[in-house]
Amino acid sequence: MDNVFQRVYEITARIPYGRVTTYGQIARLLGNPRLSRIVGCALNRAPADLPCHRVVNRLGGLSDAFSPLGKESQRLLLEMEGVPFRLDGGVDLTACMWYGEEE
DNA sequence: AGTATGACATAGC
DNA sequence: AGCTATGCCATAC
Repeated sequence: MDNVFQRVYEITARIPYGRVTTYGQIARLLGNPRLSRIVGCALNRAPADLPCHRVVNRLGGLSDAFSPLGKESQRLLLEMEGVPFRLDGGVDLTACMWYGEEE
């Protein structure tokens, strides 16, 4: 499918282990920086096998409606992958921000 | 076919 | 410095 959703899934699936990215960044990779909301909507309907826990907002904070598990689970998942967290509970984007294809 | 909504982002107050 | 309001594009109803 050429749907934007599918595109989002592809990009999200390409996020390296122990790395995170933002909705805006993904949207930028899609070609339209304004698609940030679409990215969120896509992840909302994303399949369970999608590592959506590696996607955070530009503040590095997790979404309020990440999944039924809650953002706390997401935080644990990221910590488990070696992603450093800040004191405010946000991800240290300065160290783990994924800027696109760098595999 | 039109309206409403959204896991964001940016600007203004 | 923190909160409110608006923009923006695609999907769902």
